[in-house]
Amino acid sequence: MARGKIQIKKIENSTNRQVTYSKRRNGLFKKANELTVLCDAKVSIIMVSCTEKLHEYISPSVTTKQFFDQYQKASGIDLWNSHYEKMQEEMRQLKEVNTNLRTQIRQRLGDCLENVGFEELLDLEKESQEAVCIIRERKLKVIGNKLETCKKKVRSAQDVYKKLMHEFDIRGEDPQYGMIEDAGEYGAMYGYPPHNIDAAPRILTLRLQPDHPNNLHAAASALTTYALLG
Amino acid sequence: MARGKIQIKKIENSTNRQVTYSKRRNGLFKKANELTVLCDAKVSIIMVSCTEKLHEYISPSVTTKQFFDQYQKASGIDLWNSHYEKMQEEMRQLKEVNTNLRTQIRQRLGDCLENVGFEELLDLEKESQEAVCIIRERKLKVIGNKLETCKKKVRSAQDVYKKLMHEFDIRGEDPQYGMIEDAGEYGAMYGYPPHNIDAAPRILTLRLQPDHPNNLHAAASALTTYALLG
DNA sequence: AACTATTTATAAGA
DNA sequence: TTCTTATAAATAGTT
Repeated sequence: MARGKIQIKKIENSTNRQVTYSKRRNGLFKKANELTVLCDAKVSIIMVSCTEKLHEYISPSVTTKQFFDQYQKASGIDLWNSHYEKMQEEMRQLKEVNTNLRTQIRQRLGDCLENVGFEELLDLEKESQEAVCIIRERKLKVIGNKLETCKKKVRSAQDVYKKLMHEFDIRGEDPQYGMIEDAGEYGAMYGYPPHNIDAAPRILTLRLQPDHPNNLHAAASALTTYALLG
Repeated sequence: MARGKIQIKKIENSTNRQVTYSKRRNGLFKKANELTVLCDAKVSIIMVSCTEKLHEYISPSVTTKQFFDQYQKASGIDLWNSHYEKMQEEMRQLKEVNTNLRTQIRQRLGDCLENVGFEELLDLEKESQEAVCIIRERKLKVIGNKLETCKKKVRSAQDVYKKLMHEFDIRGEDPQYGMIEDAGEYGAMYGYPPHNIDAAPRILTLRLQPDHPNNLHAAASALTTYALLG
């Protein structure tokens, strides 16, 4: 198209052919890009030279994969689509189920009750009330377990205490442990003899770790530590 | 490229854009074909217009499928598999979310509380109890609404009754309507004068539709129908 | 890769 | 849409 017209037929000189391929490829891609911009279109060009080199133009904002999908949909040729669509359908259903489950939870929390029928409302109330009872029972059971664990810890703490007392008796008096007698008096004063597992640890804690926050957990763990050390 | 230079940017006039798309598409395909012939290359062009129409150029002697295969081989990217795996991952996540939601619901129903921590248990109890309250309130509101509707129906039934009584008084006695006096006695006997909207419909129903199931809804609807016919 | 004569593509108008 | 045509752009052949 310049310096002489050419016939549109294969260029026999391989160097010329290569050069022309390169030039025209660029021209083609440039045109494709102009088309993309001017007309808001999407273009995919894939070309393979006679030396089997592959070159590609693809409009910004799309992927070759999308072209593949679109082409298959339009052409009706399909290897993968049936599977793909099945997956998409499955996914759609999963999402739907998901939404329903979320709605159910919201309703069980007392939200979105406007569109719930009367019968359903009665069921919901019944179920929820039953659930509250079960949850409450479970809570009590857990509390019971915690209590049991605490008791065990306290008991082991008491053992430590007794051992210490025993050691003390054997060793005779030591000014460092001068407060033990007082502790014993506390116990007696409040009607909590050493075998009373519920209140004893408070006293032990006061004595062994006077600066520690005086709650049940702290007491138990402090005592456990002590027992391990002993 | 003629009759004036243009800027390469989206053509806003949609008709012009369409025309340009068509012209330049032909130009592009022509160039592609020349390239194919001149350089013994293989070219695939797929384009999608902004109106989602698909056009394709493909060098003779190849298929689009071959292009995609070749493209995938050359690029080393398995377009299908990567996409497929992404979908599977998404699906897996959806299923997981789903399972979690189901677990949540079961826990809210009082099932599967074994592995729920103590704090969570307390929250659960609180939420459930609140939900029960909200649901109960909603129930009461729905009942209230139903009651209101019933009252209206009953009132209209009473109007029918009164009109019938009036007609009866005017026409004088007719053996077919011989039970009306009895009905009046029933009403008096149970302390339900005709203006008592809550109990009157039962009696009316007994009288007008002796074989009908004697519930509030049936009574109201039967009477409504009657009122429409009258 | 750069140049440039010439062909080709195409924007605007009919 | 298609045709026309003045003009812009592409490019074949050359350096």
